[in-house]
Amino acid sequence: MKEIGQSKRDRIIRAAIHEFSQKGFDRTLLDEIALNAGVAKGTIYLYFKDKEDLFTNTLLFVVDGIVDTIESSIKKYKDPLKKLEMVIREQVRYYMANSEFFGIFQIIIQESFLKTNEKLFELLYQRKNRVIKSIENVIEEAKGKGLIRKDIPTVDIINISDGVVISLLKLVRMKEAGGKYLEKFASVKEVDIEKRIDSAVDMLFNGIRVR
Amino acid sequence: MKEIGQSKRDRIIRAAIHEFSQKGFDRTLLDEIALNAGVAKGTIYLYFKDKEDLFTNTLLFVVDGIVDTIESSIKKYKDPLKKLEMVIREQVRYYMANSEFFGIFQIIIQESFLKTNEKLFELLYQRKNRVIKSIENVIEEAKGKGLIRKDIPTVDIINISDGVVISLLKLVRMKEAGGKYLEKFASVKEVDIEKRIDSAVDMLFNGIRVR
Amino acid sequence: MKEIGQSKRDRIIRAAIHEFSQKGFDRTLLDEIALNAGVAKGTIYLYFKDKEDLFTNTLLFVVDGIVDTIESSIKKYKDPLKKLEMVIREQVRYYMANSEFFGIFQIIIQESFLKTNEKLFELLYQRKNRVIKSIENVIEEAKGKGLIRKDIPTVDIINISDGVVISLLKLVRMKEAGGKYLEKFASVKEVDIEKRIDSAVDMLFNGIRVR
Amino acid sequence: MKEIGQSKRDRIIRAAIHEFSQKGFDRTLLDEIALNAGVAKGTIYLYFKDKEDLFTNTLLFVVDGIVDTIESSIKKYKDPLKKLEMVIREQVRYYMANSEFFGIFQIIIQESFLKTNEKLFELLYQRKNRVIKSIENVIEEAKGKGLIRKDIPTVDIINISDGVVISLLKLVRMKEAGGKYLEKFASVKEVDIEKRIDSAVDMLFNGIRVR
DNA sequence: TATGAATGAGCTTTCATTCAT
DNA sequence: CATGAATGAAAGCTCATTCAT
Repeated sequence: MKEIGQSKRDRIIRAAIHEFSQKGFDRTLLDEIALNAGVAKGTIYLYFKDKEDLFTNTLLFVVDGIVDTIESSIKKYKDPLKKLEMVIREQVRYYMANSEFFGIFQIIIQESFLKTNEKLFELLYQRKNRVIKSIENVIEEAKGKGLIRKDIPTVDIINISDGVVISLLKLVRMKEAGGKYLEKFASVKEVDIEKRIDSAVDMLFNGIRVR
Repeated sequence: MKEIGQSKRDRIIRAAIHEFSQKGFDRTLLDEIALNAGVAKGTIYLYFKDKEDLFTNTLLFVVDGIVDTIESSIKKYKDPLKKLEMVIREQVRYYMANSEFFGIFQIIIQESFLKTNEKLFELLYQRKNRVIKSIENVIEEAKGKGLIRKDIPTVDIINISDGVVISLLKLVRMKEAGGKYLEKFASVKEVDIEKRIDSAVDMLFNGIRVR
Repeated sequence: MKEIGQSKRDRIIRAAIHEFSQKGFDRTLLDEIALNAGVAKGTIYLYFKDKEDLFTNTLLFVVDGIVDTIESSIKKYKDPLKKLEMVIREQVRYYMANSEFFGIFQIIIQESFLKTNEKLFELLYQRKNRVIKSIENVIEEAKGKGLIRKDIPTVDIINISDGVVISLLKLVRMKEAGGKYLEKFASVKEVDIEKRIDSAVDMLFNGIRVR
Repeated sequence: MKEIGQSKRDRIIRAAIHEFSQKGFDRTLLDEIALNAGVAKGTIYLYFKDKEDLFTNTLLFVVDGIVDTIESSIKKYKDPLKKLEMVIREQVRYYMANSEFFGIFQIIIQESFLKTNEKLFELLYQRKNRVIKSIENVIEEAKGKGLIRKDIPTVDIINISDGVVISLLKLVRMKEAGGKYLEKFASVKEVDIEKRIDSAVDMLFNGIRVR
């Protein structure tokens, strides 16, 4: 289990991502995390105050990765529409590259859980807020350049973009989970995610209606 | 606590919706459900095999309501685009009218939890599949009538529609949760959900791009 | 283990006295108390909030017995000096009759422990205060009747009386503990406690000095 | 924290007195002792076999101080009654000068704890026995000189003297602990310990009864 | 000698489930 | 059918002790 070159803290975080992602907070056992991290149970408490603290740090670890992904997507491109497309595409790619993070993502969007943890809520809010502000700027810029319809409130565009990402991630998740899901829920055997992103961005930009 | 005219089983299900919705499976106590339902703890076991069985039945109770909502939306209108719009709108309205069901919905979309429960997974699949088939028919009909672009695979349209609903529900949830969320995550004090649905459907149909 | 005619709560308190008395708070295991009480571990938590609550109730149970003993001694006799003598004698007798309570008594006098438990401290204070007031009245009465020297502050008399009781209880304890203690600490094989009380009261009343 | 001129072993013992005195055996953490002593936790194990061994040595360190105090009091005076008075007075003064040792003293008198530690019991016995023998000699001498009543067994006098010391120490402890205790348990704001010792010795020698 | 990171046995507490009434 | 007191397995957390450096 022990991988050389990683600090114990890192190994614990990695194992925690794996466990929390699959089982959520309550069903994850510290015994299991310790086992997967190759440390003794007590060692976890050298690095984290308690289970909740470990959970908080695990979530932030993943969230910071997504935030970086989004922000660098915005910086990398000039065209505001391209920025918007890439924000969606890179988020999906990030999760494809880090499929372990899926469950964590789902925990994050299930905000009901987080309501009880004021501190974590605040920390996540800070990140989310920063990202939303960035995307807002992109949309405003696009509107200014006459690329995006001014009659739709920016907040609605941000919101639907979020929905688009979520729907794509559900698809990625099915792909990860394998045959059973794909057949049952998507009625297909194989999914080309990049093509699905193409479609989704196309719909977001141009709509589904014939003109 | 006891509401007259409801069977004990109904009262338990109602209380279970309330509790599971707020606290999720693990943090919900059967003690609490029994208390809210006005029955003894042991009584729960007369109607449900165990906590998981109660949970399954609770979920299906809610899901069946949504399925009915969607299907009756489809039947009520003639125009396929109107059908599509109303499928989205009525889902959102359903949750607005049954805000208790929110947490349940979030549990359902957090499929990670459900993976461990083969039977529940199967039961939810049956419902979801039936609904997807219905919407598929609507979209195919719309394509046939030249109302919806044929170059976008039906499955992608279904998928993005799902994402649109989720994004709207997140908004409704914020509205329900009140000030803190709205201000922090939506940067507004008051949200007119029907107008947000208008925007969302507009974007889905016509896209955000200026032409 | 199960004795008929006692409620479960009583059986738990009894077992708790036994355990806390021998091992103190920290070394007492709830497993052991449950075993001795003939109940399951969880049952303890039906009657007591937690270990500390059980401890508090156990202490008060014993203390209330002593308080009753002291107060009834005061009521039973007319002569203030006899009252004073009997307060000492009956306390010692009480512990002889309830040797299980010894450890508890020692925990009570080791007030350092109690400092951390504000609530218990307060509850014990109320009892102690009531007893002290009663003894104060006895002493004042004796002074008024010219039986006790007025040149010694009442508080000092109360205090030394307490010391006399403690010294006698240490003796009783040795007797209970058996041979090893007696031989080593009292250099005797057998101790007649009533005679030791006679001596102690004699010394308290008349002093050790020859006149 | 590190005080120059003390060996590590000394520093550990000092810190141990502080901790054990305040928190007792079980609640004292070796982490805390190491911190206060300015050494690493592992270092404690270079000087002491385990926590119990450290505790034993800590207790003996304090006890030896009291034994020395008592024995030098006996040697310093000629008059046997003065010896007896000073044995009491110097013990109280010793604790006043070393208030850190209070908790330790209370642990020692709470012999229940010590029953489990055969070796510590034996070591304490040796010291106590020596002191008792010394005081016995003083009392016998006083009886021989017609200063102390021969009708009271020596062992009873030793015993009650011990009780007198304990009652005085409880008072000193209250004084140390400050306002709350004094007001509640002694109904005074300020205590002059030397005067209390005067009273106590007076009562021990002359009794409280009017003649 | 000295360190302090790491260990894991052992404890309290919770709560789904059972069953005598 | 209905009850709720009783159960005990299971989990988080602590801290004395060890040992590689």
